[in-house]
Amino acid sequence: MEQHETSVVEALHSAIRSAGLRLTLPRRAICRVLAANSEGFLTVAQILESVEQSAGQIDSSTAYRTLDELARIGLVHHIHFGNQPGKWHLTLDNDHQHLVCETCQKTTLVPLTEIAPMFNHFRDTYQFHTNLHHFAILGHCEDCKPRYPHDA
Amino acid sequence: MEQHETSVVEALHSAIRSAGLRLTLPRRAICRVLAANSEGFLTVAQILESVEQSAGQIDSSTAYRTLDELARIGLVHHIHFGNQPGKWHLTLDNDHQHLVCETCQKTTLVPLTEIAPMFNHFRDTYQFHTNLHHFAILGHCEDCKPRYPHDA
DNA sequence: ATCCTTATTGCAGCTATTCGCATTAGCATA
DNA sequence: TATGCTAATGCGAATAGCTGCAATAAGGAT
Repeated sequence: MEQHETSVVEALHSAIRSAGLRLTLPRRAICRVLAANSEGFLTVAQILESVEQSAGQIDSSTAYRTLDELARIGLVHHIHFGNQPGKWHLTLDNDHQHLVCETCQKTTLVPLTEIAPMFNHFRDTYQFHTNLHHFAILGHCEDCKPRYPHDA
Repeated sequence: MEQHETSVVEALHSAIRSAGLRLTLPRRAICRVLAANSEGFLTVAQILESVEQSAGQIDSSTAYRTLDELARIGLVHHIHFGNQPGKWHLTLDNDHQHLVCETCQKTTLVPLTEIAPMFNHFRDTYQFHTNLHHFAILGHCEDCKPRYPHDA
C-alpha cells in the first residue's frame, strides 16, 4: 500500500473514532478499499469484491450500513447515475462540490466558496441547513447532449 | 373531480402527446392520480393503490416506466429522502426548486430566480448544464437538529 | 371503419437495497 | 487484563426497482 493510501486510511479511522463510531474489521476493510480508489466511484458490489480479496467476506448489508454511516459523518458521497446501481466516492476534502454528468459521469469540482452564498441564503432566508455531504449536482456536460430540449 | 384537477390532467395529456408519447390507459390513470395529489409526494406504491381504486390494476413496472418518461419530459420530479422509497411529484410549475428536510420531509419552495445565478455560473464557467428537474436539495429544517455537528 | 406500424404493457424473473433480530465483538472502565 | 455495556455484524427475509420479451393496443394512414 502506498504511503498516501495509508495516510488516507488513517484519516478515515480517526474520523470514524471521533464521530463516536466503533472501528470494526469490516469498517477497516471498507476504508482500505475506498482509500485505494480515492479517484473513482465504486458500487457496493465492487467494494464487496475488493474487500473479499484483501480481507475476508463481509455481508452486503454491513457494507450498506457502513457506507450510510460514513456518508452521515461526511466521509463519502453516494450518487445515482440514471438507472445504474448507486456509487460511492470518498470526500476527504470538504472544500469543493461535485458537478456530475449523468451521461458520461464526468465530474467537475467546484470550490465551496463559489456555491456557499446560495446555501447561506437558504440558511438565512428559509432556516434551511443544506447537507453538503449528501449533495451532488447532476446535469450534463457540454459533450453529452440532452435528449429533449427541456433537459438543457 | 374538481375543475382544477381536470385542467391539470388535460395539461399533462397534451404534454404527453406533444412529446410524441402515446396516451394509454395506464398513463391516463397515473396522470389522474398525480393531478389529484398535486401538493404531495407520492411513492409508486401509493400511486398503484390509487390507480387500482379509480381504474383497474396496472403493473408496477408500467408505473415505473411511465414515471420515468414523465420525468424525462419534465412533468414530474423524483426525489429520494434518505433511505425511503423514492417519491414523485408533479412539476407543472417550473419556477421553483425544493429544499427537503431529510428528517421530517418538510419541503420549502424556493423561487428559481433565487438560485438561477448559481446554475448560470456553472454553465458559463464549467460548461455544465444542471438538470433542474431531477434535482432536489437535501438538508435539515430548523426544527430537526442534525445528529452530528458536521451536518450543520 | 380498417389496417399497419411500433410504442407500451404485463409478466416473470432478477438485481439492488433495506430491515428485524439473535449473536458477536469494540472499547470504556475497573 | 478481565468485565460489562451496547454498537455493529451476519443471516434471512422482505421491499424497491429494473429488464427482456412476447402480446397488445395507440394512433397515423388508407
